[in-house]
Amino acid sequence: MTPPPRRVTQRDIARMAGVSQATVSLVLNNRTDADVRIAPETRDRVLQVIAETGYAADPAARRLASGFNRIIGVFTYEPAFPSGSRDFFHPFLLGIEEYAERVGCDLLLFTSAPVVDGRRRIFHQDNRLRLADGCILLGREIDGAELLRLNRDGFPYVAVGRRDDAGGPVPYVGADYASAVHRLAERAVELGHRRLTYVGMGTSAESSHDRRSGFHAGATGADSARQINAAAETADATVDDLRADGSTVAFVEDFATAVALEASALRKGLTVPGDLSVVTLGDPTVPVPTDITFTGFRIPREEMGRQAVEVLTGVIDGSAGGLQQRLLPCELVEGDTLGVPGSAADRR
Amino acid sequence: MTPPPRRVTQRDIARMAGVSQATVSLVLNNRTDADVRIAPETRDRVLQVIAETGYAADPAARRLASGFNRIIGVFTYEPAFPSGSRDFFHPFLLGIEEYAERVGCDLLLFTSAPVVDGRRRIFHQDNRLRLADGCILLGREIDGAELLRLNRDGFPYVAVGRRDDAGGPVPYVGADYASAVHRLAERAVELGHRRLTYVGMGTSAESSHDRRSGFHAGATGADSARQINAAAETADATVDDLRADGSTVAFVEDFATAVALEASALRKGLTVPGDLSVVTLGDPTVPVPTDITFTGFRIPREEMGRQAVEVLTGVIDGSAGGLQQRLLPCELVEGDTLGVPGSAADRR
DNA sequence: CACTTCCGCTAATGCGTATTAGCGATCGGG
DNA sequence: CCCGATCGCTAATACGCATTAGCGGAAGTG
Repeated sequence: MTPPPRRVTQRDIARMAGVSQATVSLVLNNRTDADVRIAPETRDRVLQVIAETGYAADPAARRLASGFNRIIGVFTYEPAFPSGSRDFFHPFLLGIEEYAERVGCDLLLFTSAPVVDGRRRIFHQDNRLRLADGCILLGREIDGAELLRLNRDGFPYVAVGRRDDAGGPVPYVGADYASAVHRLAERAVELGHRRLTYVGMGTSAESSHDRRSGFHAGATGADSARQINAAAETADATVDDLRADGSTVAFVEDFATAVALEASALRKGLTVPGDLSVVTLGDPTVPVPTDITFTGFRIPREEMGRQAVEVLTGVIDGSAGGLQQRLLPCELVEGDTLGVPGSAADRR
Repeated sequence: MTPPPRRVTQRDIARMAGVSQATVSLVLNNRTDADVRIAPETRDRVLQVIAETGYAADPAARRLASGFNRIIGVFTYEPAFPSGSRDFFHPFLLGIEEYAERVGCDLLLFTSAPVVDGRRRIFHQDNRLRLADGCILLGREIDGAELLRLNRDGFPYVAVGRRDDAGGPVPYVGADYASAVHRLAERAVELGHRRLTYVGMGTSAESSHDRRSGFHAGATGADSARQINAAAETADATVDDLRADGSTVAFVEDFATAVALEASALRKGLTVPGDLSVVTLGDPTVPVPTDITFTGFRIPREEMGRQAVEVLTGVIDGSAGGLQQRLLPCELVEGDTLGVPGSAADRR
């Protein structure tokens, strides 16, 4: 590890322009305060030399001295590769990158975070968190202890997805699952469904909680709104369970489980949505082959990414005020799997 | 912009452990040279305090003092969003991230690079290039002038894709297009094709050059091996041109053009590959809907990303030797669009 | 002409770390 | 018992930049 070759510094520029290093810095930062004056000709001379040499300030030194960087950290919780769930995060990253580009920020991906107990950790011996002005947290389940630490340290951050308080309010940009599921449940009741079942994944994440509460809020007009847990592998048993309960519609948290449910129902001679309606509660997290358009909603992932950066910049420069928590509306998807219960109408 | 709150420093640790700041640094860096000795109990005491406080070194200061960071820059040439070509780059990034994670490096995405003349620029006033130990260049066409500058500055970098010299050899990890196209052309000749046409995009990128030279090298046994340029929009005219020339096989650089050619041929009553064989020379750069499996080859994009990081780390620590240029083999794809010329056999 | 004001700039310092020369203490050998 | 070697550590400095107090000179004021 031989140190990298010496590069042009402000001292060099200063010498060449016949001024002091401080002057170079002042010119570079366009300081035009009342108590800092540089004669136009001096300024031009310095700028001239800068242009000739192609000088660019050392970002590390700059950060050390000023405390800022225009770098946004991105921390992805979900562990390593190759993981299909990556595709789920891609739109978030797209939005993040787009907005970062717009505001002239670079992105620092904390890929070096070690995996402990099957989960990446922000805080490890060598974390380079403080190289960034703030960071964006991405992941289905975010460690509450780490949020707490971020809050305690006063490190600017924003979570993508709503998060419960952790030693203080957590800045986030989330999707309004509660409202989306609420509307879907209401619609099911309007269509005549009397017994509704929520098919969850058994996770305790905030996103699951919001969906469930939206479900119950929207299903107040029904005779029964219960909740079970199931996975794609147990689809057959789940369909039996639904029939036994008399449920005519399933609100399914996991997309793959919804696909499996529909397939199982068909195998059992049922029609969808005639005998059983199936509503999905979010975009697929892993690619699932299907040519059915499920009724459900769309998570505005790209927009969430964009706004996460927007909120973060607000948190960093302290201008955010109270607007550090945003819930974005989800667009409902008019699919082919929610219909009038008991109707013979098969899906097209 | 109020400066961020003061955080724990080595001085704090030193005070708490009753040692000097230098000692903390030495312990932290596990220095065990002959001329640097720390008593085990002192070391433990320092480590104890570090663990209690959760201290992590300031990466900016560290970089400033040592010159290294364990951060890898990633520069993407292709301009902004939302661009479908992004999907083409995704596998590269996947490989890059995977290997970076393995070697404990973070990734710095230079999203702040401004677009000038429709192309992103590495070197701009505020580039944070030097925050990284080195960088990876990604893009269909990379600016030779910028490569030159990187070489001149002695800044470690690696291009993804073969590049011609630019004031010295350019370190790269590329795909061996020449060899892949060579083999495909040979196979076409073996199958009985006597007149071959290379359908290019009219670009001067190294990747195009390599394909063309592979084509001509592999087609030495043919009666004619010519070269034209065409786009998807002019597919009909191109098919006519091919027929007029008597060519029975087209080697098509651009995937979308290949799809259009096949469709046009069918419309004109020709069979593929019976009347006209179509060979594609690379993965789609934009999503093109088709259910045909074209004969061609696969670019090992993920592996290229991985090896790019590997080569870069070698360049950075100077251990790379002469192995700074790698061409990875492409796997041939046995598709349905290359057959015996004149055979009535339609594609399945 | 003395005195204040303002202009244009610089010297000095700090940011937090890595590195090295070298200091005092202890130890071993003769 | 003295001297050199070794051990364990620290003081000092550099890295490149941003920031601020303040300096010398010119201009303005009475």
